[in-house]
Amino acid sequence: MTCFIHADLDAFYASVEQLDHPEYRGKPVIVGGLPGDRRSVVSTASYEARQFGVHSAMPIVQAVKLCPRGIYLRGNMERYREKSAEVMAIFADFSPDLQQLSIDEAFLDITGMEGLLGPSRAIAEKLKERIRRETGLTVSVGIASNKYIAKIASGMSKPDGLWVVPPGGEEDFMRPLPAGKIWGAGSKTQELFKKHGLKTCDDIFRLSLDALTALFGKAFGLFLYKAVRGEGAASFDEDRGSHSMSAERTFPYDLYDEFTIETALFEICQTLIWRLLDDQWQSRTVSIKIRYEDFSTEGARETSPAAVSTLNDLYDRLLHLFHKKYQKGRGVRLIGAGLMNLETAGVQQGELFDSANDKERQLEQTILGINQKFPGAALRRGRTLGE
DNA sequence: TCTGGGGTCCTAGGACCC
DNA sequence: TCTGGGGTCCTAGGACCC
Repeated sequence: MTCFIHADLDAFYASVEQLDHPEYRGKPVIVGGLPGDRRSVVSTASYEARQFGVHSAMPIVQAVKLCPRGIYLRGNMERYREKSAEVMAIFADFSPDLQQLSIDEAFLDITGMEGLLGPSRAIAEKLKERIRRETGLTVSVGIASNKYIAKIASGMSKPDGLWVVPPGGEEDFMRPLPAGKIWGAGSKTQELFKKHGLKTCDDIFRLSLDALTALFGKAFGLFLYKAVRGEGAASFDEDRGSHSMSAERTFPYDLYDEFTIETALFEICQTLIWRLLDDQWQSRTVSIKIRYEDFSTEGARETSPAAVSTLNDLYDRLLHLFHKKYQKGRGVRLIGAGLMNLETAGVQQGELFDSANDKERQLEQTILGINQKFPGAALRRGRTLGE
């Protein structure tokens, strides 16, 4: 019988801030933006802040109305990544089979470890204690025979929770839960649930597979059918096939000036090309994203035979896509760009590139190297230098 | 209230080939 | 004269997650 732990750090960013700043402890901490930051949203709210109704993804403007005396912070990703690494290292002590899902949560396969470490509940208690003692953070843990149920179980008694679903008890665990607990069914699906009078997992359980696929589509209908029966989603176990990277910027005010938008696009290109080189990827497919003032969003992408080689190459491709899509006169609130279907940059990489670009590429590699050695140097090329 | 940023996966349709 | 079926690659958009 397989056994999985899902471990999820409680209000992670806010908790790290409270750890580093004792004066924040016991107070509502909201990470994501300062009061007055236009168009920022809450990234994490401490449990004290949640009592005011503040939650993730809420506009900061609204959070300030609910909780005017809260402690508002923009956040420090570098510090959160550092703290996350400490936690993941401890997780790794408990299981060699560790699957990190995001910065603050992971699955641990503890199948067959009971002989070594004791019953699964005791393993989880040890894990929670070590995380608390060595990092000062609390973690909520779910235990089940598959990852999907373990994930839902960890959310049952947050914060500092521990929930065990015994083997064979998966269906009994799921059926009474409100449909809102289904991981993978977001706001659009919740609306559909409501429309069809589906309040609990049991309501969904009573529908046939045919009925579910008719209502929700083939793949998602099957997913729901299995989820309410406590069966794990297979998708966790498979190797993730394609990778992509993207960067985007929402402007505090809508932009109408083409040159200003293009400059932002150029800065995004710089971010992307450094990351591409740094992580040793290559990509033939580039994409842009434009969000207009009314929040309608359009995208375009283009695949070409040759991989992106240089900053200017990337910028040219994106500018071309931008002008294909951009509707003059409409206010632009966001511009973004991405690189998709990333492949590992092989040794033969050079041959794929136009040799005329070689010098430029070498220069960019050099700048990348300097930026890595001296992170403060902030070397930049071209367009944004004159500011 | 007015909606971030960085990802993954799914669907539907078009183009093209055999 | 009109039109099958399967496979692959690509694009646009949407839903969802943290």
